[in-house]
Amino acid sequence: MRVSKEQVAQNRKTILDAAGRLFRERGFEAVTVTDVMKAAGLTHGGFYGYFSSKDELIGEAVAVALASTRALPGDLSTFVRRYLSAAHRADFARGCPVVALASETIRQPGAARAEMTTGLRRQIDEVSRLVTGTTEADRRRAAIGIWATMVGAMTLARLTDDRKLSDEILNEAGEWLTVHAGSGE
Amino acid sequence: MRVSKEQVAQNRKTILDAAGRLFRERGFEAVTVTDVMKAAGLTHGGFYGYFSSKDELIGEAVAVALASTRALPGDLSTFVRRYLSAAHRADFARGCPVVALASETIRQPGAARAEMTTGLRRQIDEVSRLVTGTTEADRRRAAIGIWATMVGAMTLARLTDDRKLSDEILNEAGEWLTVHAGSGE
DNA sequence: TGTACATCAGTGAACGCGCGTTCACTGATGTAC
DNA sequence: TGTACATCAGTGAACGCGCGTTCACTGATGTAC
Repeated sequence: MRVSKEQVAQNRKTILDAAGRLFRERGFEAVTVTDVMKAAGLTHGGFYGYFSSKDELIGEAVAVALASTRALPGDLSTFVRRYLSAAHRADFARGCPVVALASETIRQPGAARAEMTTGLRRQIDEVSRLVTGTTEADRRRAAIGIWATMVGAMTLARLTDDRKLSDEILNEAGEWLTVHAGSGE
Repeated sequence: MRVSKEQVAQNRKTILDAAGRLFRERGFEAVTVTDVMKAAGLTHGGFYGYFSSKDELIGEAVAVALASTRALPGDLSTFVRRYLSAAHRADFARGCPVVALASETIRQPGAARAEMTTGLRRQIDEVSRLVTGTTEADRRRAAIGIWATMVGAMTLARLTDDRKLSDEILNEAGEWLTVHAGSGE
């Protein structure tokens, strides 16, 4: 059942997209090659026509997931509010890949970590454009601090099984950032 | 080969200790029951005399790992410096269980998440005692913000494969916290 | 305190099972004339 | 443009393998007298 070149290109995108969603939902190890191919509307046997291994898929899927996060809003407070929202907390599949996959990616072979590094650099640069500060170094420091706080707060909010505590973490971290952020130094 | 009651109690502790270290190093899924028992100097068959399942072990090991983290130092800056150190970044086995296991624990059955919640509450309380602030609410907010920043910064520092970027994240997040922290509001 | 027996912690082979990966096969697509 | 053949994307059965878990057995510990 050979398919057209266009269909092949489309299938590759569909596979990477499905993998990105499933990995964020369930983690790399819990998602099987069969799961990914089924989600893409194919059977597992065809997988190795697209990727040489599951690890290769993981690397590429991380890259795609990081690249497909929508552009940051123009102001910091909107970004913080949106990121630290209950909607984002619940939306693993389309949410921040760093929060969803960080502690698993650390043990992953090179490719996935390299992609995360690229994404991290980009994110620090983009956040630094949203903060005020006298010097470039001040803005970069603030961007690192703010981004670390956001990743940490969402991680903790998802970690706890207590809804009230989770809400409190998101709200208070957001408040705390709003008060401290943008001050650069 | 029956062993004494004292030996049984000791073995249980040894198993939980080994599990706590191995899980933090390699993650829950990558560590097998055989690995844990071997690290405790036993064979895998005996495992089910101590725990009814691997999931039960995970829950108890998380509790032990969280409880065995040493007491916070008396002042915030020492705590921040120690936590955001290169030594902690490298020491998965004895380091912070939250950073090592967060994104995996989120997908874990109830017990592990409940233990993490208990640990999180305790940590927020302890950090809030280290910060200055007019009201209790101010101190609690600062504690949440600071703890989120520390967890996030260590997560990002371990995530990247670029040593310089990793060092920068630890240092700048520490600086940023030192400037902002303790101000309560 | 000694002795005989019951208990049960630990051992290691064995069990299903599901995983990543391979492969012979199918049939639609692409190509040479 | 049509026709004949080569290509190769997709299928699904099958493969090793390692996992969590079970179980018959062993022999030291604990206990009753």
